[in-house]
Amino acid sequence: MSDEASDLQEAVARFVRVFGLHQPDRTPCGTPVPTSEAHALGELAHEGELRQVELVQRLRLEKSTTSRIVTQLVRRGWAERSAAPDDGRGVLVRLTPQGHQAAQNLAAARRARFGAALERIPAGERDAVLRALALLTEAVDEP
Amino acid sequence: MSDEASDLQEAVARFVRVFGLHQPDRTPCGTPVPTSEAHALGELAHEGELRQVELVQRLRLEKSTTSRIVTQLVRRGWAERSAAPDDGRGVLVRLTPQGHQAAQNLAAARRARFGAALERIPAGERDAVLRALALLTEAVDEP
DNA sequence: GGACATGGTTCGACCATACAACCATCTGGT
DNA sequence: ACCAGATGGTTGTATGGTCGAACCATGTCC
Repeated sequence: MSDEASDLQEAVARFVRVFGLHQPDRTPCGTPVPTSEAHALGELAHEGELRQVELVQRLRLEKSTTSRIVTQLVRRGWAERSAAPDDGRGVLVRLTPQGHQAAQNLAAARRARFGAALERIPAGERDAVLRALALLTEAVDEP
Repeated sequence: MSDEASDLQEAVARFVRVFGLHQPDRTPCGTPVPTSEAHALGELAHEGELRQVELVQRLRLEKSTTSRIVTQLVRRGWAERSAAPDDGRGVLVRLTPQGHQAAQNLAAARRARFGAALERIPAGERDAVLRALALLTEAVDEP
């Protein structure tokens, strides 16, 4: 009595636990940075600077939550807020040099963890795993 | 400059956000049950009853956290604690009839969400996605 | 210019986790 | 039989996390 939906649900649940996605105060890759800040840092490092509202959309969080995260980043000296040039309401968030450094450290830690995981996956399967994950993300995304 | 480890990391990050794994007080499938309780409920429903220490291992949480979760379940009338028959220290956690009912409701919600997702995945790929997820979980598991 | 939408901040309520201290019980060695 | 150490649980403390509502400023559209 195990349809595919149940199997998928169970697989996701196991992944979440095994990968340690529970811990809010530590990235699954071991760095002592809160996960939400790590997500934001990743996006900012990718783009250099971002409107706060852009961050809201990418992180899929409420604007209140995003505001608080940005405040944390600023407090750490990793980001700066400035007025958006084209919209008096908006806020532009930009990474500081230390922020870029922190992002690089995080990226290195991630690469270490995921690199090790990849090595435990048969080389021929790696592409398939990546594609499958993307496919699943797409499918699970709500309209 | 995009190695596979980075791609994988990004894919996981996107999945986490898109699937809404952030929300602690709501299951990603829409039911108003805290996610940690949902995990515990799932394991208990699967086994009927479980030693609390078993739950610790399956959920990959600290014993203190697990203890609190069980207390919540008890408070909701979904589980009962009793002394373990073979070990004076141990606690046996058993689902009540209402607990089983709650577990079934959760399972139905999950099935709805994951079933819909599966339908958006080409039929020929579904097995591959499941296998890939299992493979990834295995690979990401720390020794 | 007034109604409504959009971008942000702050506040309150709730949930999640770990670690340490503490207690009870079990186990193994002497 | 006894004591030391391991194991199972509970409670307290400190962090971190998310949302939704209330409130303000600025933009937009008619």
